[in-house]
Amino acid sequence: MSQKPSTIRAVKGTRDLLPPETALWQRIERECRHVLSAYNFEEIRTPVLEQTALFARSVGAETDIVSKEMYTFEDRDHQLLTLRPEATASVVRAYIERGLSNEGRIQKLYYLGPMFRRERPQKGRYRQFYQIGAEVLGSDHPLIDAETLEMLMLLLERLGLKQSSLLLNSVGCSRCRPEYVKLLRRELEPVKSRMCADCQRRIETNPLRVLDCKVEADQPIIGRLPSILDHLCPECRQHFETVTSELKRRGIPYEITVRLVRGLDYYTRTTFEIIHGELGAQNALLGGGRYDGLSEILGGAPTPGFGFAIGEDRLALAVEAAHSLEAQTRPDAYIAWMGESALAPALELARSLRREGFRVEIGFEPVKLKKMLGQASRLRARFAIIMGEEELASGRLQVKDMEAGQQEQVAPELIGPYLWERLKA
RNA sequence: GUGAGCGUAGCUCAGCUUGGUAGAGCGCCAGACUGUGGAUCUGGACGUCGCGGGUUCGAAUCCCGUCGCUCACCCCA
Repeated sequence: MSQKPSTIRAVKGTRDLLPPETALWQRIERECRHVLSAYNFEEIRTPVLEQTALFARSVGAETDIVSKEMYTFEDRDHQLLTLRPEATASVVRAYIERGLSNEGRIQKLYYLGPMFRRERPQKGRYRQFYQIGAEVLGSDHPLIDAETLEMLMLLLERLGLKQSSLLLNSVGCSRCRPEYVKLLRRELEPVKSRMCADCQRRIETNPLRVLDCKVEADQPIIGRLPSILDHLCPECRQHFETVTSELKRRGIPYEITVRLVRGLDYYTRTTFEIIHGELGAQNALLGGGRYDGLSEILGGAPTPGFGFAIGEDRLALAVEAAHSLEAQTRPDAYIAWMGESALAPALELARSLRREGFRVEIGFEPVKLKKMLGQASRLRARFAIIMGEEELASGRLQVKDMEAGQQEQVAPELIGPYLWERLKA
């Protein structure tokens, strides 16, 4: 009467990353770290768990992220904790808390790891998703914006993602944006009744979002709305002009997209997004911008900042679609042994090759050579090393090139150099 | 939170309209080939048809419910 226990599944919106996909992720992360370090970014690791107030204050209590997407729970000491929905707030918190401003230089920090948002999963959108991001803290110089965008374009180039487009906008600062929002409301009020239900709501809650509406019927109205770029204060306008002219100087193509309104309250001035086809509806590969007021919101000294976050899940989707990276891992050698007397020397050979850094596999069951070679073939091993009684007697092992199908006799102590010579090609 | 599509072998899927013994390809195992993989041929194993209920002599198939997955809306990375 034993009943089969029900199986436990991964939580909705979370998933296991398995080989060979993990190999692809490792390659992506390696490229990212390489490019980030070329621009002298250093890694920071912050907790996944933070006080809820951190996000409520930085991201904005009225945003979708905070109002309905956070994983929040009360700890046993009644503290409200949240699984981070993004990491910029944590980095700025650490910057303030650990006194990094006292080091008297611009801080360039990067991070990577899981974030959590309780959204309905779909292609490229998960409840546990991964971001690779970076922040530049301590300067509002527009060259930071331009140089960081330059770095991102280099990264995408190195990952073989040619057809990505950079969308660029400025959302102004705490001085000019409220003026523009007021103007927008004034313009929208008379035509409100002709707009979609969502927009009617947005006019009240967040008029900037109206610009991002995709309803066909609303487009004529949206097209006639004033552009924020025409209503920036002189400082913001100057900043934006420097960013765009620096991008031109670097030959980086971009599209000014006035409807690019980011969903986090802390953004000021430059905002951007890089989108990619092949990603489905969630086509934003990465996004970011400037947040000159965030430090103060979190109780720190005024500290301008600029940052971005790459959706690693989406990056992996795009790289996969582009077939630009080889994800397969394959053993350098498979050791096929025959007869109990060959097992000990075979294990010894495996050990020494592995100590030399080769990726080596060996089976433990005494099965037929045919089966061992079949296993080597299935693992896509580059070479099979055959050792049976004959080889042990003669002191010459058979090294078989699994692709060419040819084999040579090699003395055991020369196998390392033999493999090294052929694998580096 | 809303909507749509889909759950059948390890994988990809057919079968469902018109109810009647659960299928194919790939993969896996074995042999042909006792120390040489990939190719070919032959044979083999494998399913509570997501789950629960209903209709029926009989349900993978029709109906209801439920869970899950996927995509889209929304929003964002």
